[in-house]
Amino acid sequence: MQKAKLTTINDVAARAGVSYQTVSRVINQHPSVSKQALERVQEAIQALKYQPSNAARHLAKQQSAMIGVISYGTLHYGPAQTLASLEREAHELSYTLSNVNVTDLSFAQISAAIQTLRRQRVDGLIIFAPLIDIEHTDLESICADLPVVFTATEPQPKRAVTAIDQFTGARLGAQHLLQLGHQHIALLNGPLDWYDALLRQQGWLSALQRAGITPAADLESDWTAAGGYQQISALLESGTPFTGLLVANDQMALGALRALHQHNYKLPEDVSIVGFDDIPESAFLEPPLTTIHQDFAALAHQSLLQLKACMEHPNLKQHLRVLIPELIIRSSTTTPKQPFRGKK
Amino acid sequence: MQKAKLTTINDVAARAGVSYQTVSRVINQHPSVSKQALERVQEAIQALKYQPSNAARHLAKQQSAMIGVISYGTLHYGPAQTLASLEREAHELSYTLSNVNVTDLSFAQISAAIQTLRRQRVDGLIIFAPLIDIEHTDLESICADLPVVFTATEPQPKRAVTAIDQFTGARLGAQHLLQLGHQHIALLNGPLDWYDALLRQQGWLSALQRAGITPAADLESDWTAAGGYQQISALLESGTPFTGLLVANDQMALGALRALHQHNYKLPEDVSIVGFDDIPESAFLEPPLTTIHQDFAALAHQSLLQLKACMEHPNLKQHLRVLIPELIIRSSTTTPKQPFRGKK
DNA sequence: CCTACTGGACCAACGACAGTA
DNA sequence: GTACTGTCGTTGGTCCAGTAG
Repeated sequence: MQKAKLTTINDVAARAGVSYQTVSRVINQHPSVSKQALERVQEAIQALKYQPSNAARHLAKQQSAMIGVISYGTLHYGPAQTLASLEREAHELSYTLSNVNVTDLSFAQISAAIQTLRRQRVDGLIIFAPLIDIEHTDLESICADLPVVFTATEPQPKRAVTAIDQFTGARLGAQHLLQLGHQHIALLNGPLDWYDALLRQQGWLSALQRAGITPAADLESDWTAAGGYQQISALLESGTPFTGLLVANDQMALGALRALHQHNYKLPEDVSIVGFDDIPESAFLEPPLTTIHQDFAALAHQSLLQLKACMEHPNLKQHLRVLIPELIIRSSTTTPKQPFRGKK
Repeated sequence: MQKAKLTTINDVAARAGVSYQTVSRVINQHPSVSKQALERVQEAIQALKYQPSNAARHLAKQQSAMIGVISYGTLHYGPAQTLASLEREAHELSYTLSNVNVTDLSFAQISAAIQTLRRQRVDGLIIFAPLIDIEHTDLESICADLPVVFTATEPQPKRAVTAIDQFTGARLGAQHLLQLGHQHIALLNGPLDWYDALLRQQGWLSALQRAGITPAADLESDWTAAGGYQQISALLESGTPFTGLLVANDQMALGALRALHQHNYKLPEDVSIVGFDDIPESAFLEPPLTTIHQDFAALAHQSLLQLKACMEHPNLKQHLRVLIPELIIRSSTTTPKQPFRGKK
């Protein structure tokens, strides 16, 4: 395959009748270029449609202007949303994003992803995946001397971490149900290898315990509507009594809604449901879903801010930055029909 | 900021006691390396955690092993799904994906995106965005001598294009409603600057015309549940009679469902709805949605296959490759209550 | 004349320094 | 001395001779 020769800095220099250094100066907006030379070079760049090679430039400058991202589950709403925001913001800071999506959370995959990104000489790294099974020491050994921001994972010693406070989010949801007078509250959670899921479980449990109430059920599913449908169908058929349900994302809530409708439950009278994420569709479900809103764009923004700080001041002590989610009340929650011992 | 010096091929060579050329051979799996040297080099690579620099390698080899993608609307299900598949597949072929997301379809944005990718010296380009307002000649002038595959856009002369046949998809949906005996069929479409939306409109219209039926309504919205809700609410309030509704994606169908429920329509008895995309949630809506399934993973696969062909045989004549979508019948469609002149 | 290895040129840019006016 | 401009050395690799066994 014969590649057509691309135009280089030398071609531009030849056409403009200057040395290629002058062209380099123009590209990098160095002040010491005469107006005359500037114009001629710019004309030549236009005419030849010259684009400087990032590879060469980065080799010489020893930095790539690339940010690496390790992502997980990007087909789910939250990760997809965050990633998209990340890309937009990185672009605005004239960084290029290089995304590697891992399909499981094994050390093998994570470390392979980091190696891929190291070969690309990314200037910084955002690990947007829970690292539940990975030892800190192992991680440190592959991330060493690389500015890293962690997201959606447990606090890392000496490392920057950004997160939406899932514990508080789940607590808000549970408290809302408690305040309405619910006594039998179940949780339908996502897979517990997501750190976010773990925290939601703890937040829910904490709220219930503080109210002196025992959990009605603690279920785990796979974030999908199908999984939610299946779990709630099973719960209903088991005869376990519950009037309140906290669901760890809106897709599963949608499945739960379907299961309840199929069993002829009236909503929200028979069962109150609180979702999680506030996907754009949640206001249009039957009934419109009360849910916990998460600001994924803000999460992306914070992550990038922290990464910038890490890159510019490598020795600065980094800390945990936490965003607080918000309860959005719609129509899927109400007071239970028969409060055993409620406010009303 | 003092960058820690990264280990290079020379460091490895020094440690292994060979020339740096030999190290290069090991990395590239060149056969002419003695077993002894091989082992020593591999040991050194391990010990120093050496990762070859892609930038340097690509500069020397004159190819980047990168594929550029220009994407549009990646927060929507279809594009997101396709992009994720693309990334996975590219990774398997050991290509790196570089994605630039455009927020509108202006020539300015598209050409800026292409320039960004040219600077990265991508080996090939997948344009995954409709190019409705862009002249072929303009496009050719920026894409010249670059292997390109187009997706979700109109056929390009002499260029490779992959697509899911939206015309057929919409026709399938409309025909399904016609076969059930519907006489008043409306369309709720996405924005017409998406080429896919345009084709769906044509497919729907074609099916209706062939059956000698005039469209009940031809609405346009923004792919969101909110938009669908708003449009169908307005339609209902306008008093326009219709018993069948084809919706150009499932999110808008969800909004339509909500509007119909709110107006106390019984589904599917009063109105039959066909969606588009077959999102994972569509089986769990009320009622479970009949919809047109699209295989986005296959689309990504085909696109990459064609791009590979373009890159390997630049002079090969390229053609259009079309995938056929599939009607998935669930419970949101049935025979109309009062068929004016139907089969039954 | 292979097989294994080495030195030099080269890729496309940047940075330091020297040279010119 | 100041305002430009050009030469040379570097970056981290690959590729193409050439060379010794």
